[in-house]
Formats: sequence, C-alpha cells, structure tokens
Amino acid sequence: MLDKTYRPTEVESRHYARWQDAGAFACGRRAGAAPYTIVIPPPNVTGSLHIGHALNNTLQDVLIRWRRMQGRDVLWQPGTDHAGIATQMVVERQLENEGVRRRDLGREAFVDKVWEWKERSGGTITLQLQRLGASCDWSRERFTMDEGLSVAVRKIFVDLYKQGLIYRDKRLVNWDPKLETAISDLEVQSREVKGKLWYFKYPVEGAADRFITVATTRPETMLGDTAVAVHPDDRRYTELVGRHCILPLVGRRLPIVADEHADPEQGSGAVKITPAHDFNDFDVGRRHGLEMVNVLDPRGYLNENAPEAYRGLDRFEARDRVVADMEAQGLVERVEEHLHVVPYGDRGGVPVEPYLTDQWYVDAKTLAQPAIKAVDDGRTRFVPAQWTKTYYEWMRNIQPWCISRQLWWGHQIPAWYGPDGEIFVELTEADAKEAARTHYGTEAELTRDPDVLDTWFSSALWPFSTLGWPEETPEVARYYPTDVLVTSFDIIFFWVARMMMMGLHFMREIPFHTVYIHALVRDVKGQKMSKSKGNVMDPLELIDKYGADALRFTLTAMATQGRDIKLSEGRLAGYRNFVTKLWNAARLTQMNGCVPDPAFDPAAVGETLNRWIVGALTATVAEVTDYLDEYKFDQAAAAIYRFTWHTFCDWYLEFIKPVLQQGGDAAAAAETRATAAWALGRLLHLLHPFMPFVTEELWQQLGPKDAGMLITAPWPEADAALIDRDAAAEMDWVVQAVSEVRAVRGDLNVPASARPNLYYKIEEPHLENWINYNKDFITRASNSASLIPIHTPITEVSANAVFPGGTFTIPLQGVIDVDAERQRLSREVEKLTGEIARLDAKLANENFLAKAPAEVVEEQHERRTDAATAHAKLAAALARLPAT
RNA sequence: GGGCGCGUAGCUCAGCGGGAGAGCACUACGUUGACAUCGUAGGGGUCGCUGGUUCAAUCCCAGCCGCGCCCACCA
Repeated sequence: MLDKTYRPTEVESRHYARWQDAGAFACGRRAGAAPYTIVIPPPNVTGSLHIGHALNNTLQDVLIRWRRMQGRDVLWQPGTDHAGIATQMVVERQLENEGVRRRDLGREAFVDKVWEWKERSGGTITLQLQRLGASCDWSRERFTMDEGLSVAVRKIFVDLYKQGLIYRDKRLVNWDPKLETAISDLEVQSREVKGKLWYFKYPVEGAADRFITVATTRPETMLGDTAVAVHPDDRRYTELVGRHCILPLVGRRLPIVADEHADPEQGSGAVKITPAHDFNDFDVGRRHGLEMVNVLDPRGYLNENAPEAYRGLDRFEARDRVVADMEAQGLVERVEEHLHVVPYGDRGGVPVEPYLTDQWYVDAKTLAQPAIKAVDDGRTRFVPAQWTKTYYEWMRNIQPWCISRQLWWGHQIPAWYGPDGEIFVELTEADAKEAARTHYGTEAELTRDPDVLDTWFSSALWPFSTLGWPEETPEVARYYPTDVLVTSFDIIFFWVARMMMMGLHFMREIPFHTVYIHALVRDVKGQKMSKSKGNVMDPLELIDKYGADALRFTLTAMATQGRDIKLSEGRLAGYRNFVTKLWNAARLTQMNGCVPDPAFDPAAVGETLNRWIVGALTATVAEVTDYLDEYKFDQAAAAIYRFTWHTFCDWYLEFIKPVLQQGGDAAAAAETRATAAWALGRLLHLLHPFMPFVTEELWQQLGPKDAGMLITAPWPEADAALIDRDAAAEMDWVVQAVSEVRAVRGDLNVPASARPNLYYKIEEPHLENWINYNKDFITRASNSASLIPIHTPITEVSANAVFPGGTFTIPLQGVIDVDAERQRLSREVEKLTGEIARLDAKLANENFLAKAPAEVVEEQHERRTDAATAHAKLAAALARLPAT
C-alpha cells in the first residue's frame, strides 16, 4: 500500500542509485537503435549548482529521458570545464588564506595544488546534478584538462598554426591589471561610470600663448601621448595641421595630424592620441606611423617611460597627480562631469587596460565563414529562431580571437622559441626539438611559451574531444554530430559560435543540428540572481524543500521560448502540490483494486467512460510528443498537467467511484479497474521525463510485475484509432451538464447539507449508480427542516436541453439571496443582449457573408442561437424570481 | 549608434486573425470520502497608445510611449 504521503528525499536517492546500478544511463545499450546525443555544457569545475544549471540540465534531461524511452541509443555526455581564470583564482585565494603566495610557490607546485584541489572539491557539481536527476552517462565523464582532451587541444593548435589560422601578433589587447593577463573582447563587460572630462591645454610649438585643447577622461594616459589629431575638414584647426605642440609634464613634441577619427562635434574637436593605450588611437598611430609609448606596467602602475615623478604610481593615483600638476601649471581649461562607459574584466572586477603585448590569435574571420554558411543552409538551426540573427550579427563582425592567457592553470601553448626567437609549434617538445634541429642544422636550446590557452579554446572542441577525437573511436563515428545543444544565450558567442567554427573545420561537419536557447532564470522581480544582491535561490535547498520533481516540473513549465523566467516559490509550491495530487490519484486507484492487467487491450474497452479516457489520454500523448518535438517544454508540461489534474483526477476518477464502489455491473467494474490502472501507467510514462522520481516510485509500486524500470520503458504511441469521438462527445455532455448544475448550486449559496458532490440521472447504467451513491446526501438534504425548496428555472432548462433522452431532475433545495441573484441575472442578461446585437450585426453584414469561410459563418450562427437560448433562459429566470 | 525582445487579470505568465485564458492571490460555500489539503462556484481585463491592412485585429503592418537585454563607444 502506498504511504499516505510522498517523501521525495528517500525515494530520489534510492531510485537514482538503482538507475545507475542498472546502467540505465549508459550509451550503447541499444546497438541497432538510432543514436541521440547531447553534450552537456560543461559547468566550471569550481562551480556549484545554481538555478540556471538546474534549468539547463532539467531541459536536457527531459529530452534525454524522452528519447531514451523512444528507444534511441542516447548519449548524454557529461563533464566539467577547467575554467582557467576562475579556478586559478579560487585556489590562489585559498592558498593566500594559508599565507602562501602563488608566485612564491612557483608554477609547477601551484599547478599541482590546483590538481589537488580538483581531486578534492571538483566533483561537487556532478553530485548536485545527480540530485537533480540528470541521467548522464557518468562512466564517460570528461574534464577539459584530461590527457585525451589535452591531446586534442594541442593537435588543433598545431594544425591551425600550420594552416596559418593561428598566429602571433603584437597589438593592443584587453589587459586585466589585477589578474595580469590578456583577456578576449568577450570577457570585457561595459559598466556605466560617473567620471570627469578634463580639458587640457597643450602649448603649440613656436606660438607663444597659443594652445590646442584636448579633452580626456583618462589624464594619466597623456604621459603616453604621441600626437594630437584633428578632423581634416575642421577649419578651426586647418592651419595647425603639420605643426607640433608640446606635451606638458613630459615635454615631448607631438605632431598635429589630420585624421577622420577626430570628431569635430566631440570635446574640443582635437583629440590626444595615445597609441599604446587606446584602440582607436592605436589605429591612428598605425596610419600616421606614430611612436607607441607604453607608460604602464602589467599591474597598471606607471613604468619607466613616464616621467620620474609618476613612476611606481598606480594608474588612478597617477591620474590625480597629473590633474593636480596640470592645474598647477594653469593648463586645465575646464572640467565637466561625464557619464561614460568603462570596460571591466568580468573576472578581475577592475577596469581593463588596452595594452600592447605579443599574443596568440585565431583567425576567426576565416573560420567563421563555414559556420555562417551552415546556419544559412539550415544544417544547424536555432530554436527559437530569433537567435539566428544574433549569431549572424556577431559572426559577420567577428574579430581576431586572442587565445593566450598569462596564467598558470590551463593548456600550455605548444610553442617553443629558439635562441633567435624562431617559433616551433609542435605536438610535443621532442617534435619541437626535431623541428629546431632541422631548422638550425644543430641542437638548439628551446624555451616553451609560458602562456596557456583561453578556456573557451578547449570548450570549443567539446562535442568531439569528449568522444575521443583525434583517435578514430567508434564513439566519434556514432555520436557525432550531436543532435541538440541546450544552452542559454549568454554563451552563444563564447561557446556556440566557436564550437561551430572548430567542428566544421576539423570534423567537416556541424557539431549539432539544433541549438536550443533557453531563458535566463531571474528572481521574482526580474533581476538577475547574484550573491551580492542576496536574491539567489539555491536549487539544492529547493530540492530539499519541495523535491527534485517539483523543481524540475516548475522549471520546465516555465521554460517558455523567448521570455526570461521569474521564479517564485509560490509557483514551486503549486507544482509540489501537483506531485502530491498524482501520488494521491495513484493511491485512489490502488485502494479501489485497480491492478494492471497484462492482457489489457485499450482498443477493446466497451464502457463509454473507459473509451473516453483511453481516447483523451491518447490525444494527450500525441500533444506532449508533438510539443517536445518542437522544444515547447512549457506547452508539453501544461498539456500533461491539464490532463492529469483536470481530466483524469477531476472527472475520470470521480466517475469511476460509483462504478467500482456500488457493486452493480461486475464486468463493467472489472473493465474500469483495468482501464484505470492502464491509464495511470501511461500517465506515469508521459510524466517520467519531467518528474522521474515520483513516477518511477509509483511504477515500481503499482506497475505490472516484471515491467522493469520506467526509465527504460517505451514511450507510448499515440494510436489515433483509440480516439473515440462518440464517447468523447457523450462525456463532454455529461461534464458540461454537471458543471452547469454545479454552477447553479454554487450561485444559490445552498448550504452544505443540501449540496452533495454531484447528482444526476442519465441513461448510462454506470452513471446511474452515481445517483445511488449520492442518495444519502439527497435524502438528508430533503429532510432538513431549515431549508426551503427552490426550483430554479435554469436547472429545468438544462435538464431538458442537455439530456433529451433521459429524465433529469435535480432536487435543488436551499436558501437563496434573491437580490444578489437578481443582480447577477440582470448582468448576464445585459451581456447577452449586447452579444446578440453584435452577432446580428455581423450576420447581416454582406461583406462578412461573402468573404468569411463558410464554417466561420456557421459558427457565428450557432453562437447567435446559443446566445438567444441562454438569453431566454436567464430572462425567464429573472422574471420568476420572487419579489423581495 | 546597431541589433533583439517585452508591455494581456492584483502578481507571474500562456495564447497570437473569428467566443479574452491558466497558475497563484482574493471572496463564498463545502470537505471523517485519494488529497499536509482538496473540491465547487465567484469577483476582477478599454489584451500599452494611435493609425493602417482585413468582412473580421489582443493577434498582421507602421508609428509612438514605457521597460529590458546584447553589441559598439574610455576625447
């Protein structure tokens, strides 16, 4: 017997372990079946499960479980990402707490520490995913720094280098002075900051008291100025072009150049040029062959290229000093408050510097072309489609990708330098030595490039590196390309685009057919969840409180395409109640002896009630399947919720009570028991991808003996022949009639004693039983002395209209608030009068009659008739109300 | 500046050419009946505004207003 309540915690861990032990998650179990592959977006190894992961992985698990039940050979490839900067920071901070500094430790020892940390704490998120119910093939778990994946990374790097698609270049990069590394454009986040705009006067050479004014938000960079630019068409400055001015504080002669970059509308129209510290100025500098003076060191302190007074100052201290010194010399024309956007490093949290260094770049523009084409051709498709445009937008304007990082944790770049700076890029040090020997004709001392690769470089290979590439493994052959990538839009550029590029270049095939982009999960107010705001919802706490199934169902039901999810606990509680409802529905069937019959044939049932539920369930199967096919998770969840609660529980289970509990027709009862058990079983199948735990538990307790585990049971077929229209129509009548009766009684404020659940009579033998079932109530109500009998006209009309063949009387008794009833009826009558007038006008409209489809016209006619009937009923009821 | 999206019930959101919907919240009644709750009923909406297309617009188109996000922008 089922417990009175469902206890998620115990059930969840038990079934997860059983599935694992049975190898239910493993790929390759069905040799002949078509493969279905999803690679997990690898969470950072430092990560712990946040609500976004919960959504992302729930959706993947829904797809995976569903396809598995459909008989596909599914592979959900799990793993974690080494997350270069993030992990290095975590371990570094931990060591600092122990009083150890990274640089004191040295590179090798530090990297060992990181590995130690990974072995100890790196599995957290994996365990958390398991609590969510994720049915990944854990036996195939990978880590981006695994030996195999590292080989793939090296091979890709070497191949791209030899193809000229990776190169080394000296140019401005975004430099994070806190982490002391280059970062890519994507890792820069713009923040709006209130700052100042300083107008500085630079003396013009050879013209006493003549100045050219430049505006800047970054006074400290003036120390690296090497020119002043004005627009070629700006007549204010025409005569100055070609002359020089003198850089205050430094004394350098700066040429005044004409360049389109200078915007006459902005500032003073003249702009100082600092090629080593500004991307635009860098370009100007290249155009005019200007000197590039770098005044900062890697930590953002002023270096030896700055005048002595400023050396060693932090860039912000230097700013204050420069302004003060300029003021002292009377060279500050004015200062304005200025709202502007400042680039910050997304990890370091400090403003990044455009910084002149040697870095490694990927020629993304070349690699992007096939990736654009693949989407153009529809070989890879975005769902929802609107993201296609975002993808194109970025791909078409793609910039060289800076892939080197001045970190210790990551894939070290397989490049070695000879004594003269010659570069040897090879898979191994031995190969590099060999190449050097060939090059120099003798043994040469080589030093390896100390930099590591951007974490996203290895992530870009994930769909095939995890399968064993560059080895020619059976897995690569079988599971690549993958079917769908499930992710959120914030990593389309970081990850999706780059997987497309690498996949197409090296595998000659797209990495996935579909990219499903889901929403972001926000808090109730629509704000991003963040630790600093204190509005994070911890999925593990939610699982503890509501159960994994409730959390999963909530996320799935709210995963509408194209809108962010504002998660509230109220919603979660609602779906927890749904789990409870399902549990109790199962209890009801059990208590009524509904045991699965292996010989049950849904096509052979005879009772209307049973034919109806078989059909309704079949329709739901089709609906859910179709919605999942289209990645409409919310609709699929809604369809199944509706059916379970509002069809199966509210009506079917209510209807079967009299059949099963009143004796009577034994054959009908037996059929009904078998049907109920069968229907519940199907329902559990449908719900399993969404709520794996409670459904598996119920299946184990109530399913057929030897039926095995639900996780590997077959997904129901929607056999259209099972949809019985006659039964559906008949039951629709019944449902409608009962609702109408309920509405009447509800409106009358009939006291409890006079309101049994439902009672009516119809020419259906098993439903007639129901009257008997409720007889006690009716009798009791009739005998109550405190009640006055009221017969409402509506009820009479309903009885005659809805059940032409049956006698149908409802002994409604009770008290009535006549004034309230009069008000209500008046309102209804008024509404209907308006409705009728509108429909009449429509039906008199020649254009409408001429152009609208016939069935629409017919429909409007029917509505006119219905409205008139209702109007008559209500008007009569109104007239018959006793005066007060 | 370029791009994308969103304004529908008190709240959170579906729907998207012919009858305005769900969940939560609210009100009333009921509940020793499978229901740590559940049932039944009810109130509540100029579907952001203005035009256009159409026989017909919450839905399609344009403009406007409000909100959000992404990209670019450190004079």
